[in-house]
Amino acid sequence: MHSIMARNVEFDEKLAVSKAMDVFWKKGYNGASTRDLTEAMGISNSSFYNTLGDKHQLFIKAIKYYTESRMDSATKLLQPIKSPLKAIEKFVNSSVYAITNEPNSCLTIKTTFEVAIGDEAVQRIIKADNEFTYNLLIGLISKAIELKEIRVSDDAEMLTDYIINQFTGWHESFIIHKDKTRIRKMAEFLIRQISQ
Amino acid sequence: MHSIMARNVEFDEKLAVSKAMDVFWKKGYNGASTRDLTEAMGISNSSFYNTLGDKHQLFIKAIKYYTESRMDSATKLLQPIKSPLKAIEKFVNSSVYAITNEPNSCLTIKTTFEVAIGDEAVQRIIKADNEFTYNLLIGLISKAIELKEIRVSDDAEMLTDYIINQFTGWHESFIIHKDKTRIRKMAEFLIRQISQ
DNA sequence: ATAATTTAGGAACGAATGCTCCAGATTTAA
DNA sequence: TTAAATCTGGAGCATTCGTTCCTAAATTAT
Repeated sequence: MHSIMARNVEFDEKLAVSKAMDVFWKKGYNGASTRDLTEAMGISNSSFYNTLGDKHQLFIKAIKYYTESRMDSATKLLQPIKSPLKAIEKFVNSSVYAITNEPNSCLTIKTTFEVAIGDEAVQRIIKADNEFTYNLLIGLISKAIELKEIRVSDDAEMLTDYIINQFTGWHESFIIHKDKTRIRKMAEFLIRQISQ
Repeated sequence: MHSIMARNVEFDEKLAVSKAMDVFWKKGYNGASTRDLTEAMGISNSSFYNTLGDKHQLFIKAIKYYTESRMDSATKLLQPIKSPLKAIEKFVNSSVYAITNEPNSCLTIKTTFEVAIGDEAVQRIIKADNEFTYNLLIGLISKAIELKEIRVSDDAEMLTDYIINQFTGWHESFIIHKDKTRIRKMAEFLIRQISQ
């Protein structure tokens, strides 16, 4: 088709998306303007619309980037399993650390409450993220029940759900009270309740 | 100062604020425009700025209205205490019902994640709401511990916090999965864990 | 260099944003 | 009825919104 070739791209899309993610993370979807976004990404308006699509598509890319990053680190975090219960504990503690130390609260939670109800595409991504964590955790819990490290007679599915849904409340608590020990105490209680 | 008096108002501010609240509830703070709001309230632009202030002040009034309404119904709900544990159970179940049946998820939670981090006035109101529920619940829990209806040896403060923070996660779960039984199972588990 | 191709800069679009202002309608007390 | 005081409809303010478009610069193979 073309005998003479020209400039074959490369601006770093991954980097740009991650910069955009920071803006959405801080200001929310509706609170972030396209000017905020292009400024943070360091690209011009035309480059933005040529390469990333539009605001909504960029947001999709941003939360995908966010969830994929989390999946990576969660997978790494839970790799070396001595005892499944210890792994669960580690997971809970790392969540507590993130909640009480990161400047913004979890982007997927923020997004869930801001736009997920009316935005199917967003909802699918968040659901997938949720199910990834679920699948990661249910393996550990099943094994922990098997090994009688966990005392509960209840089904593993429910227990997995139960643990995952703690984190959201802890995020809210930390926004309101900014009190680390409150979160830690709840986490300790959770582990104690679960443990044999 | 004025010997001849004129028209002394009345338009129904409470009603107007409650209409505005519905808009904020559905669209969020940043997602709601002043035209959305005046249209829903059925008042003109000038009436809006003369009587309600501006968008932010209206939002403050709206979430105040929301939290005050909830305080009323929570107080009524927890009035007839046969056993404190039963009262707690009732409170949890009514929360589950609200989560799984109302069209929008809790306005204070949405607001917490959308704007509370950067808005002190909003944060104060949400914190007050949270502490109201806290004070309502800790009385019941203390009494339940006293009467040995609750098995836990832990302090009542932590346990109150723990219970309150369940609801946020359940809201998120319901947005993502729209599965009532999932929420009910977690609620049942919570009660079972607490009960003697 | 030349031509092909893709980037980026920046002006500017129409629409929507939060908000103001004023003329006129409405209600009050005298 | 009259005049003072208050309320309201609606035009319209400046700004920002998301988005488009055109031109010029940059990079490539020939």
